[in-house]
Amino acid sequence: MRLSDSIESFIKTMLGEESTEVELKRNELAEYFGCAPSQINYVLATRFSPDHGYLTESRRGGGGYIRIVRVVESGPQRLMYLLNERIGDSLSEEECVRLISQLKEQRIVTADEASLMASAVSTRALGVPVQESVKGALRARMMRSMLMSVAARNRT
Amino acid sequence: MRLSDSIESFIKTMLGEESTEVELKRNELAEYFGCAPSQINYVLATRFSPDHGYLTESRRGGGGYIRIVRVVESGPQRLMYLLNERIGDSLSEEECVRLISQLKEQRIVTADEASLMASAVSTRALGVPVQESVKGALRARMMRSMLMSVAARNRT
DNA sequence: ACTCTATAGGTCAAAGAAAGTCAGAATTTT
DNA sequence: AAAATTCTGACTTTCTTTGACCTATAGAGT
Repeated sequence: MRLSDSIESFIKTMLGEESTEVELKRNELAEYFGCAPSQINYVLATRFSPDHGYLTESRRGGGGYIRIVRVVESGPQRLMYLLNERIGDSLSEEECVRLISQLKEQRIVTADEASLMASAVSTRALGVPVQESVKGALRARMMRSMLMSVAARNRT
Repeated sequence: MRLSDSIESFIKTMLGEESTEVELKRNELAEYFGCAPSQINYVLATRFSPDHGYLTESRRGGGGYIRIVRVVESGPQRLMYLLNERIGDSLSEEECVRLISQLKEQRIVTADEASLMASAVSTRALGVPVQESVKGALRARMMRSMLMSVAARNRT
């Protein structure tokens, strides 16, 4: 297993199901895993970004720390944020996958729905001869369209 | 016997009857067969493509892997028909809507999933400046991709 | 207050690890 | 012999890990 993955799951275990916030010491964690301290930053950047549903803040110097906060938004709030702010004119496949798996983790869509969405924006699906910029625009539009469909649910 | 055939059956043996998913290391497999690593890609492309009923995903870099998922073999008849015969190179929005509502009526997908699929292939989503013929191709690919995702459900 | 210093975290580029691509050579089929 | 298929190798891209250097903060000493 990758070091980054171990660190990721270690942090997620620290967070657990209930607590929404965890504070850690970069150097201690690095020491614990026997790796370079900057490795921790790499993990934060690639697995605890806002797109992944986390915010991080930190402090340097004596008594420094890194705090990781899991974003807890209601489904509708999250959808509005994605529709109005996060999705712009273009999205890469990776961005879509990240956003979709976020929706799944926050139980806004089911696992089946998530993989349906992911397969719609996949390279496989978009494998037609058009410019990459057009594909980016297409993904953004598809995501918006699909999220609107999700948002329109259970309006009785 | 051809090398490609050996590799193919080796992988199929790994998959076995029960498991529908297998993960492997490209370099290790190539080493085992004493061939160039890219040979593995050739086998995947010619024998484990979506048309053959398989999905593959992979990751590069340290700790990289290739995962192969078998999707087809006993899924609902309807799904097989759609994947292999009904969906060609191009679909109109109306055709998509019709197919999707049939899937819903046959309880192959839920109502929520159906509207998700419909919104993905909608005019709203495809409102980018490309030729109509390209949109048709796109819809066909998207439908095929999404149906593969449906077909890949409840395995392992 | 002001400066110094020890303590922590941040950045970035480069090295390492593994998979992807593609043109062309080799082989098999027709 | 021509066409199709299979294989290889050089080059590319992506992801991970490390290390050297940079910056911020708290606290001690003046």
